[in-house]
Amino acid sequence: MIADPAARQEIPDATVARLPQYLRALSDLADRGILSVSSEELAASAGVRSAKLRRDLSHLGSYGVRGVGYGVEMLAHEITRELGLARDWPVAIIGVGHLGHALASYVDLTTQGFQVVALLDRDCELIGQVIAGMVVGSVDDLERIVIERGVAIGVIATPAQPAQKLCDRLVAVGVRSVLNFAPCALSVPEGVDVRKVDLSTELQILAFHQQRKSPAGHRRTPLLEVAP
Amino acid sequence: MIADPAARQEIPDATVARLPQYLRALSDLADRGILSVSSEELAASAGVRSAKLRRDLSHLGSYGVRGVGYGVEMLAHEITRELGLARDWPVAIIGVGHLGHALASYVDLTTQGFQVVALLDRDCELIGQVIAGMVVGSVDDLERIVIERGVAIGVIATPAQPAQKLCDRLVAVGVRSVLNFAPCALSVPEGVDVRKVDLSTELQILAFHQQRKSPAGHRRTPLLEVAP
DNA sequence: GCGACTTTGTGTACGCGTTCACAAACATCT
DNA sequence: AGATGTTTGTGAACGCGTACACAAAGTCGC
Repeated sequence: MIADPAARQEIPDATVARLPQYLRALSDLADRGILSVSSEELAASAGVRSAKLRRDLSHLGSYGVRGVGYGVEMLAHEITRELGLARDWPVAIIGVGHLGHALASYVDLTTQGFQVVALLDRDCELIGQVIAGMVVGSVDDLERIVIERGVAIGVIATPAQPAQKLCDRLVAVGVRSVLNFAPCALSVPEGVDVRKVDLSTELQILAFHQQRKSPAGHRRTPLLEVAP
Repeated sequence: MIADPAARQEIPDATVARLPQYLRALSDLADRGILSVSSEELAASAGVRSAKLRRDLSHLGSYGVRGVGYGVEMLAHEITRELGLARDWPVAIIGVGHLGHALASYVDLTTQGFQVVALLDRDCELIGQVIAGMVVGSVDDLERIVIERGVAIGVIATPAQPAQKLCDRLVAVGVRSVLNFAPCALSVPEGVDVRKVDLSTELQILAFHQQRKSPAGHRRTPLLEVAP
């Protein structure tokens, strides 16, 4: 019934999340002039098990050759196409503090399918300055700039307080992909994707495991949780 | 059976990853003077379903009151303790580019269980400068500084190339928790935790979903590229 | 004190992702 | 060409995490 010949089977989210790693590993191999790679080798480069890699790649199609491996160039091309990086996605960065500045200067982006087309901030001191070859615009002009420059992905690099309102404004003018660095949850309507990067959260997760590893001095487990 | 009286039941990784969000939501509620909160309300603040929240909290113990909800202060305290944030963890940031600078200036860290005790870089221009109230040290002194200041968590904010070697040096002097911002996979021995934050990866995942959302077909894929 | 209402904690079912293990498919050597 | 070795692609089993639905346990009003 769901016979949709054009659309191929859905690629699992977990697989999509790993495709960028594979792509990076393949790029490194290509730079070193390597033409072919086995699933074992590529998996080691990307930090996963070979079975997982093969399962992931099988969702894209059969691009390997049994007894040989995968063609580096070809596989990189296929992943690039699947991820939608064949073209350049216009990105707007909202908030040009230290973090926004770091993002704007991040070289990898421009070479890997993205182009920063707008830097916006609220601070009058920053507006008009040139950062990473781009003039910082006023956040007041967000709607106009987003529309004019066809922004597809919005990056929120502001404090938590204004984040939700800025996100709403982005969504209102058609942005359906948001990368959120502000330490707060964003609520968006159906059809809009938000991904969150949270430095504190990552550190806190590390702290949890570190605490469990500490050999000396954790003594406090009530251990009375049994009751009839 | 798996009767291990001293060790309490393991807290699932997925739950641990959400505890920081709950803690943040609870802090906001506490700031607004709210004393008690239901699972429904807290879940909404953190952006999850209430059933998931209750399941997560049940792993910590029974800190709620049926018919009432959870005590904000008490629950925040319990999560803080469970995450190991009761004390301050000494953090070293390796690489003081834009990103390292942003991390060093990140206020949330100091107020939430972490203290940046070292900033290290390779660049002679940076060494000696004061950033966020701290003198930048030389990466040559990494081992001495890490040991002297009791660094527990290392943050790698360098390009990909030197990342693995720096990670090895951190691990060699006892660091067992690493937060990696470099766009590469780090290999570490058993017992060392590495968490990775990758801006490119996140954007590429967004690009994938954005491509699938594009309503009218951008049909610029050749469909056929094989030559028999 | 007792019934009605609210909210937690959890038994249970389900779906997704990972891993194992192996047959199918290709290359190479004699 | 046939035997041998290598590597992919995948069926099947397992484990983890999520979602549903409800009993248990509390509060509140009278």
